[in-house]
Amino acid sequence: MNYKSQNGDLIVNLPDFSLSDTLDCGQCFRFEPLEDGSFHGVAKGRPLTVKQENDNIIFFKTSEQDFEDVWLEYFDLNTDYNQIKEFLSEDETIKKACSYAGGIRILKQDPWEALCTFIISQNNNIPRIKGIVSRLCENFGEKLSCGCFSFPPAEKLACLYPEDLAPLRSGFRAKYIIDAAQKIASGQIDLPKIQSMPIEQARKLLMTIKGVGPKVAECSLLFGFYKTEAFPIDVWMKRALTYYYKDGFPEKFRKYGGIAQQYIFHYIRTCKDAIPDEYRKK
DNA sequence: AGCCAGGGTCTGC
DNA sequence: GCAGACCATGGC
Repeated sequence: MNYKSQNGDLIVNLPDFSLSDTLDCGQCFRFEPLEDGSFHGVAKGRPLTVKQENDNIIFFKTSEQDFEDVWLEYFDLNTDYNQIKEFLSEDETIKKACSYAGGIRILKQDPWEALCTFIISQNNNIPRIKGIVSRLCENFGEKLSCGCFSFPPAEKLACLYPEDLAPLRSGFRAKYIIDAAQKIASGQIDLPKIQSMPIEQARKLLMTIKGVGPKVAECSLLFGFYKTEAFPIDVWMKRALTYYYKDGFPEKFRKYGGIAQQYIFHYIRTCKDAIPDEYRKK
């Protein structure tokens, strides 16, 4: 991976990366495609417009400083995914998923934002999750220079009541969002501590939040804390497990199970040939 | 109209 | 420990 500045933009040469798959595979909910093929969104309180042209990723109006301080880490660009993919491809199913969706990287999202958005994700679909998250930011985030909004900190939501979240139309999830915000803002759950905690302990602690069960906890750990062994199982992964892994997901690949899971998740959701139709229902 | 969505809680056995 | 009702909302 190498990069250079050009006319105020930052250009990264990065083979085997898919920007659209990475931003649109259901791991984050804050980037939207624009008409020219680029994506616009906000992460870590900063707006970004970014576009892929062949093997180049163009970070518009981004200095080397900003790139190195923020986006290099956010897009996990210092990790050698080829090595991981090579290891995971010893498994035939993951190999297939890799060749289809291997351009995905696990984004290093803000822990609070990942936790909160995956609380919203429960029993919900991705387009509507995006809508609710967007309204959450518009109503309670800070307006940025681009006219878009940052993700509201837990402290901002901790003092609200469920009815205050009515504009989000998040339904029964409103009370969960507020309970999470209160536990984070009060320090009852210390997010930086979770980062360095044994994963089993982190799971249990996260699940003391109302609305956080096993699946949301795993998503939080994988996408908000970069725990690559976290393995979220939703309805799609259940289908994959019953079809491909009748004896369970192989222990050998657990270390990178979360990354494999993301390849498989994107593969079976969007590739019509991945699993037979009868496995798509129930 | 009914089913489904990156599920979880609560109740009853 | 486990099944089943229920939970809001919107797209198909």
